[in-house]
Order: sequence, then C-alpha cells, then structure tokens
Amino acid sequence: MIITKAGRRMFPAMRVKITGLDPHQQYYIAMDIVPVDNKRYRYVYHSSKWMVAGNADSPVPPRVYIHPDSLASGDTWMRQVVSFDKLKLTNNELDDQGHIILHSMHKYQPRVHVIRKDFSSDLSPTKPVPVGDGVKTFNFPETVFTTVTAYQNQQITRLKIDRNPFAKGFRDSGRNRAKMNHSIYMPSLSTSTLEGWINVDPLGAGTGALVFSL
Amino acid sequence: MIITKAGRRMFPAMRVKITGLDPHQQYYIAMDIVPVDNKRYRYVYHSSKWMVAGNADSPVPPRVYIHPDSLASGDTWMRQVVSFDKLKLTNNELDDQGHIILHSMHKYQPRVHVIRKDFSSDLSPTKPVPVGDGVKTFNFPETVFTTVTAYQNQQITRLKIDRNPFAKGFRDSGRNRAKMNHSIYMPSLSTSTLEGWINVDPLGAGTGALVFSL
DNA sequence: CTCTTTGCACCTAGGTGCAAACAT
DNA sequence: ATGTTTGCACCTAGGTGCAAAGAG
Repeated sequence: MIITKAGRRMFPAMRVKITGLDPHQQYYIAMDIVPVDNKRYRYVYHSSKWMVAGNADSPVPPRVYIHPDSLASGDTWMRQVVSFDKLKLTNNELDDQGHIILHSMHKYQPRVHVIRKDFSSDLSPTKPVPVGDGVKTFNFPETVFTTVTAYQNQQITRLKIDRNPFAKGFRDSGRNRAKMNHSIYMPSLSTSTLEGWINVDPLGAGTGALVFSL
Repeated sequence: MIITKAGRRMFPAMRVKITGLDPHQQYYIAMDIVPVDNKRYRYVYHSSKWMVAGNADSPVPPRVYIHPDSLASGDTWMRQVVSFDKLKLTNNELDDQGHIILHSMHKYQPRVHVIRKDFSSDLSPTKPVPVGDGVKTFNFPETVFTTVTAYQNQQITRLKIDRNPFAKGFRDSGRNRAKMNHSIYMPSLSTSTLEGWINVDPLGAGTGALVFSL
C-alpha cells in the first residue's frame, strides 16, 4: 500500500458487513493497523518476492481510525456495508491530521474493532483500542499488505489502475496507449499478488462478514 | 435563494458561534426554515420590489437539518464556528434525500436549534423540532430570504457570482468579459437586497452569536 | 544504489449561473 | 406572460500514478 507524508487512502478500501449486534445498543466501529512481524522487507525484482531485509524500524505512535458514522446503533451498523475508504495512511511520524502512521517496507494487518458505547470511555484516535468485554476485534488475514512509497511491481500497479476510478487516466484507453507497450495485462491476478494485499472485497463480488454477539 | 428539484445549497451559508453551553453536556444543533407569512410573492421589475401576489401555497412536509457534527459536547460546539453549508433546499415535495422542502416565491426565516441530548428522543429529520426546556431556538431576522427558481434581479446574481467560489466562471475576469457590459457592480449592496437576505456573515467580517445557557 | 519527495496531468465528484426548452 | 426544468461550460476540491529530482 502506498504511504506518503500527506496521507494516502488504502485501495481497495476495507469493507465489512456486520451482523449479530444488539439493534438498540450504541457502538463505535474502529480500525487500526498492527505490524505482522518485527521485520523490514525489500522487494527482489528478479525473483518477484519480498525478502526480509533486517529488523523493523522503531515503533510509531499508535493511531485508531474511528469510523465517521460512529456513534450509531447496532441497527444502523447492520443495515449498511461499513466502508473504511476515507482512512488515510502516512509515513510522517509527526502527522497531526489523525492519519494512521506506518513504516514503509513493512508488513501490516488491518483490524476492525466493534466497541460497545458503555465501554468506550478510553476510545481515542491517538490511544490503543482498549481490550475487554465490550470490545471485539477482528483480523482478516487475507488483508495483510506491505507498505511502499512507490510500487515495486507492475501487477500491483496494473490492479490499482484498473480498479481505482481515480487512476482512470492511466488506463490503456487513456493517454499512455502508446507508451504502455511493455506492460502485460494479467487478468487472473488474485490474492497471490506480490506486494501484499487483497481486500475483503476487491471486486465487489462479496464482502467479509463479522458474525458475533456482544 | 435558488431552489431546485435536486436540491441546491444556500449561499452564503448560515454560520453561528455558540457560547454558554455546558461543556460536558451533549447537544444536537439543528436548523429548520419556517414561513415568514402566509403570502406568495412576485417580483415587480420596474419598481424593483417583491409584491404580495396571493396567499401561500399549501404547506409542505416539515424537514429538519441536523448538523452533521451532532451529537457533540458543548465544549466541541463552542470551539468551532458551526456552519450549515451542506444544507440543501428543494422545491420537490416528494423529496427523499432529506433536503428541506420549500415553495418557490415565498418568504422564509431560517432558525437554529440547540437541543440537549436528554431531550432529543423525538428529534428526526422529518418531524418538527420539539419544544420545551431542553431546546432553545434562535431567529436571525436579517437572514430572511425569498425563494426562486431563477434570480429575479442582477444585484443578487452579482452577489452570488462575486462571493461563491463555485460561480467563479461567471466573474468578469472569466468567459463573459465581453458579454457582461450591461450589468453594473454595486459594492454597497447590503441587507436591503431585493431578493431577500444577507447571511449572518456574508463577508467573513464577523459572525452571529448565540449567547445563552440551558 | 535504494528509497522518498515533489510537481503534475488526469481523473472523480459535485457546486455554480446561464440559455434554451418546457409548462401552465 | 410568467415561472420551472434541463443540459452544460466552468469552476472547486481532492484522489491517482508518473517522472524527475532529492536524500542517504
């Protein structure tokens, strides 16, 4: 995933469907992103693989993205697909925009938290999510990704350009029709992408589901 | 103020500064728009005046714009200028976008409501704002305006084009430099504008203030 | 050398008044 | 004759990857 100083969105965005909530209870939904391991990576082009390249950089201030629809009732959350498309990633450790701070060239796991209102006294964008009875945390291992400041392989670039509406100008039908003669389109590209991730629902064909009860 | 079927913003937007709240109490801030009288108007061009042209059209479904920052603490509300720039007006009585429904060629008064959370059980975008101890309502008579589907005089058009960033394309330095030779700029235009209104703060020079305690 | 930053062309998304067409 | 709707050129605002420059 691209990270910049100013902050860059994730693409595709994490989207979840939630069931099992108490319709009349109030909840926060939040997301944070934790390191997968204690390593730093580099991309080896000739083998098309991410290789360990030393230990992780020193930890960065923890940040939590509180979904902008918070606070809302279980009923409200369950009626919609909850999308985290406005969340932004930055590599600026001094960020004051409330973005999630990550190191480049590291592996990360996004997490979704469902937080019952009466347990949320400590909830803050700049503090770790509290743990306890009123908080449920969900990992989707298929959403692990590697951070970069520039794409390391053409398959990922291809995927982003083909799927992200904001990158339409780079599609083959666009301005680069002639210049793009060296890149090969790989329609079957799936979860085995070298750079990391596939979202819960990259193609809109289905969504991850959180099923639980508090 | 222009109203359309799809919904059109007010410009300038209503902006208020609020003081006197309990910092730790939770409040909704809301806006609605009520008829000034029971009349329908027409604009008489040769006398540059709005004239009564019969009785008002039959009432429309009441709508309330709940400020998107709701629910928030008194502390949060008092730290910012509360802007209603995302509110939209429509003349579509069957509107399902949650916009405020008004009749064209009528006079209206915007109202701002401060609603204590523990009194807000009945608060809804499609129901009248409740009245009682936990609700304070404020009128700014200088914000009365007349609704139209097309501007009736050039002074108002001028004001909108000069002040609204989205209308920059119609400014004299824009494409109409040559065509605009018949319109005269009136810099001293103020609350006596023929079409209605001047906002609390059309020029950014100061803001209306709500001072009270609940 | 590897990685990051910067300015930018190219998009999406949506807020303007205008002029012509439409409705009554 | 009067008021409304529609399509549109022209904006604001901001999300893309790219290529060149910068940093170590």
